[in-house]
Amino acid sequence: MKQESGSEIASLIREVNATLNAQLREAFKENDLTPPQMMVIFMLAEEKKLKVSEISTKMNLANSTVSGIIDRLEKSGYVKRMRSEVDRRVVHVVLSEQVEELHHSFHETVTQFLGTIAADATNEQIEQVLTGLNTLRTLLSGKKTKNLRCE
Amino acid sequence: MKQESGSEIASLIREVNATLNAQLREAFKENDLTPPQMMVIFMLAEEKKLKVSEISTKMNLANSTVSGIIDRLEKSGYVKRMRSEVDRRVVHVVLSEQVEELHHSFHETVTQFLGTIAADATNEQIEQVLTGLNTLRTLLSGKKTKNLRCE
DNA sequence: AACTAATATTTCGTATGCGAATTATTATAT
DNA sequence: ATATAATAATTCGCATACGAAATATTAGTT
Repeated sequence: MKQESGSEIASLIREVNATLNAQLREAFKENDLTPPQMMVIFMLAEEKKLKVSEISTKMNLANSTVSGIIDRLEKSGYVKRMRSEVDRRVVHVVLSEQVEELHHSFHETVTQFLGTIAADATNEQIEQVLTGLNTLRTLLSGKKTKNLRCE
Repeated sequence: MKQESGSEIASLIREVNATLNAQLREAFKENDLTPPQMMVIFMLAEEKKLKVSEISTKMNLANSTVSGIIDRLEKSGYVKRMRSEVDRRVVHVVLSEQVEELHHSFHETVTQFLGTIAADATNEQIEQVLTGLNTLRTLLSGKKTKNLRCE
């Protein structure tokens, strides 16, 4: 019974994640922004300045992945890289001047979208979702990975 | 308050999905199988024969994505493509002879892994997780996507 | 039967996403 | 002070992942 639960949980996670991404993609396609690109700008609108590694941590991504995302955001003029003067290993990412002026609108719009996830939900439903996800997170993080081999 | 929930939920989904994938990757790296490759073989061990589109539906992936996954599984000898005689548009995917013999071991091992997700959990926790995920799935699927534009 | 629409899959271009290796810089130890 | 370790970011190769377009085949229309 627990094994079936595992399979079901894995499948549900995949599905929910895919749906959320699809809706994000759809909602922001007019701005030519992909979901992770949108999240980076969203965070920069809040925090002004972030190290590449800080973005990686906040988004649960490898540094190499974020580096590529920043590459494309820089090429399309949304953000700028600024080498830190204090520690020259560090790269700070900031919104470019043009986007800087729109960051209020941006942050509002994204917040508005994220709000629609929970908009039709009762407080009890939101509670359910958050409780479930947090429980799962705890279960997964406590799990030590066992190497398996077939054959 | 609901808006913050949306942001939190999105972030949790990302995190949980990433963690689950990382553990799957880790658990099956000795077989040189990626998570989606592993899932395909797992399903074929159960169902014997699946159309490309059936795999896409079950895994919540685009046909084009699955086509590539099958390409690589075929190249490494795990599966074979078989053009249907009844409807020549259809491609059936089956386990190759070598893997066929191991499919019991395979299915067991995967089931075992998926079981470990829920192994340390109480029945109440599993209930919580499933309830939460199903609630979220319903909330997301009922959401009509509104196009948003910043600037 | 010929034309059109629908369906199944593949191909293509682009953007994630990862781990391993590399580069550049800073911190630490001897 | 120099060798070594640690840290931050990038580069590289590969495997997803998507949508749009192309291809092949079947179904439906007239």
